[in-house]
Amino acid sequence: MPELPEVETTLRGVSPHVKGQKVIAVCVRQPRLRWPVPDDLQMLQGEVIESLQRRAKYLLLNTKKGTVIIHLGMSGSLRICAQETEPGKHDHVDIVLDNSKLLRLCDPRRFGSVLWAQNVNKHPLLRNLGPEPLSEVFSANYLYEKSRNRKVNIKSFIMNAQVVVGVGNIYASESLYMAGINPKNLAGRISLKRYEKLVFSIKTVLSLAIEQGGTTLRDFVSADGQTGYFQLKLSVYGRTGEACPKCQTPIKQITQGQRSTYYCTVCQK
DNA sequence: ATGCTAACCTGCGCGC
DNA sequence: TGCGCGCAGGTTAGCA
Repeated sequence: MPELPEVETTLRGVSPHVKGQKVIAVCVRQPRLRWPVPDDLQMLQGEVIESLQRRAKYLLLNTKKGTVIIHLGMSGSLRICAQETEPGKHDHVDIVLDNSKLLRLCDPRRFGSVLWAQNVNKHPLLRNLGPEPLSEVFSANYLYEKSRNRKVNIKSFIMNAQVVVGVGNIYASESLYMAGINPKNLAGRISLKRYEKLVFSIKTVLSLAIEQGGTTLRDFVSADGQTGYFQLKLSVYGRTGEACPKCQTPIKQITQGQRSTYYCTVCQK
């Protein structure tokens, strides 16, 4: 799935086509996503989508009556289509607009979700999220204080959405590499100085990826249905056995929290 | 409270 | 060709 940069890119891609449009119909071909698509999503019909925003990896479509909450899971993507475009096998939900277009969710693995909330700020999935990584409140001091007495490894720690949102498996490895921190280090035993480096690295890596339109991966298709995004150069992710860009040592792959981690045993201490 | 595991799905590339 | 296996960008519930 999309990591945060892809979600942000999707938001920017679909917004011009969706903002200010009235919803003509909501078509759910497959309601069995990560959570069942609720019947009250039909509340959306007839409403105007007044604004769109991103919170963590959730896309929010705001109307006067409530908010559509969309998550792309591991393999989801959103596209703007002409209304007559035939849906494919994994095109599960359409939001039909009054500009002769529709917003279409494709999600082969169905780990994504489409939900409806009257009051999005009270929604259980959004209520306990940590700060946005690119905001001011996400600082070295914040991470340092938050991590005291925590015995979890630093990679799992920064991937915890209660700590900070939007750091996925690719950019967790990349950020730790840039900061020179061994992913196995315990979060509670990392110095403020090193957290300064890590926060800078997370912000830099994510910003660069957003700038480049999101890292292109297997299932990601841009909001316009194009595949033309060029790829952000990844230093360690998916590069098991390849030479570290800085010291040429082969990149090591380990498993943490059921996910693959990639790092350099020499550059990351 | 914290940390760990299983679970939700489909598709793809690999070795045999 | 075909088959079985392992792996893949996320996140939550439930348990110790």
